[in-house]
Amino acid sequence: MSLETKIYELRQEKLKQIQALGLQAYPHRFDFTHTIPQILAEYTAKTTEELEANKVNVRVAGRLMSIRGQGKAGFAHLQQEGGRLQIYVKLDFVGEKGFALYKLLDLGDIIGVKGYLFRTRTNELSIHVEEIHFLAKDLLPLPEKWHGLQDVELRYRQRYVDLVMNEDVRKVFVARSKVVSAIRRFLDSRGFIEVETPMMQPLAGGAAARPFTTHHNTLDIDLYLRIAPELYLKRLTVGGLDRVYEINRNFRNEGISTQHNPEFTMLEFYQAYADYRVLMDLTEELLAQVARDVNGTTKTTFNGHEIDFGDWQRLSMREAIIKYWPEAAGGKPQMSDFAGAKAVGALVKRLHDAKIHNMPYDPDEPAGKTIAAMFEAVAEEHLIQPTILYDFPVAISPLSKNKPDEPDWVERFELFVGGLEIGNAFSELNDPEEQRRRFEQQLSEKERGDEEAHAMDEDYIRALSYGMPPAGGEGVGIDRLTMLLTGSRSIRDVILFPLLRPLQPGETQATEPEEATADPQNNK
RNA sequence: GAGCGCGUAGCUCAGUCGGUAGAGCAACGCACUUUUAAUGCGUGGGUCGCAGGUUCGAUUCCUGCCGCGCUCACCA
Repeated sequence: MSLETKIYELRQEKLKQIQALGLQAYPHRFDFTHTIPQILAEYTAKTTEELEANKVNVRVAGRLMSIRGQGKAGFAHLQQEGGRLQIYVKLDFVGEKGFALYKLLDLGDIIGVKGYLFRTRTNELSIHVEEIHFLAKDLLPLPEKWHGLQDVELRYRQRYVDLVMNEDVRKVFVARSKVVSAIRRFLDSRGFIEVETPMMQPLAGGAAARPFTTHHNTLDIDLYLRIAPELYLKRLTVGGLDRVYEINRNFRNEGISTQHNPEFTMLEFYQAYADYRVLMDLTEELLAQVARDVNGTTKTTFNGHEIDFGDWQRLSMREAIIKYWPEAAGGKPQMSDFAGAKAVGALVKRLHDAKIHNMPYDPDEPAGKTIAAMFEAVAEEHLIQPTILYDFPVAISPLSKNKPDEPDWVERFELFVGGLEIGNAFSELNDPEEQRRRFEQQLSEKERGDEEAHAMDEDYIRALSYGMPPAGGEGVGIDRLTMLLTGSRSIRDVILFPLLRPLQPGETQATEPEEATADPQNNK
């Protein structure tokens, strides 16, 4: 019998003894007067004398995180909502039955207490307990109290234990919630409405990525989990919803890394009658405000860098390549060096001759693709401070509007912060004829073997044919933004249940007897 | 998908240049009515990730597999 099983059975036995005291094993309710954080906030500053002068009666619930027995008395710490408060349980005050219950409690049990606040000899704010209410038993042992749960795999697989043991983890997810609510507040106040568009789509459009496939039985059709909500949100601007946003999951059937989870959360928003310049201003305001709402400051530390969301630089893609052009590759390029496949090929050759960068090159690909790859090879890693990188090649931007004076370039920008790409925005292409040509271009890319090239979406072109107002649209990766604002180096640290390979049967830590398998059809 | 690393008690970690393993916390028992990583005395707990190979003998060496992490590739 494993230790874990032994403890499980011992504690079940204690649960029976608790019932023998006439108490419910799993009571339904406990009414409290304060949360523990409320008590800490309100009474931490109060002195012993103040607490004695005005007796503060409280009812508090929480999980037992430490127990120190003293024979006929004892101290313990209750944890709730990220706060810890000491309780003092004395036989004289809680009575024989109450103390018998106290002795049957284990680390991890959930209890409620009634009592009054006081300060101990060592001046720790505590509850002098008059009643103990048993609320739920922890049948499995918690991790060690001093080091907590360190094992990364266990932390992700059993996030519930991680959250109990590691206060910082709790803080990250509270911050994540604030990120989302701050975004909603900001956009709502500017007249945006939140909408929900299909997660299951007959065509997976709006981004370049491989989708997950699923099947609807009644209609007998294959569907794709969306890789982006983009094309649906833009249909809404055709319909006259001028300012819309959606915060929800996208699914991409691609690799897992510290920056990628197959399902991730994206804010996408569209503003009619605006172009990408308007969105640049809006983005700077939005992200500075979100940072303030989450952390109280626009500054954050990520990967050893101090980053200020209140201080943005704007660089065009070509400017960025020029700015960060490596010395080993000779003198900096001129703007004219990006015009045409021949000139771009010459730049690539200079990089290759310098042997310092991983710069993929296929002369058959459009020059725009090569320039984008050059940006990634030369400049991207340097974009630590918040940067709006603007003006992208049309070849990699099938949904963006051309620059009026440079048809090979589009009005598009991406957001780079801390070396992460956290957003993508553009003046939306709303010319259905041009959109059709772009899709056709994508189709030929697909035929050349690009699995992630866009599919033709006839209904989307039909929607544009009814007239879509000029609009700017943007996507912001919520997970990565949260990483930056919480200093988390892995995306798994900002996703409560990141995708992991499931354990094989028998590898689980479960010690309970097998439960009868419920009929899945009758299981809500 | 590739390279590198890790997997020892419930948890955090030692260790074995090949002779089947230890500590702290947790657990169990006793004592203790202001402790706080409570304390004191005592007790129990491990197929050393899985499967093969080499060997008289493998947790240790080798191979394969599984899981996780990091880096790279793809991407947001």
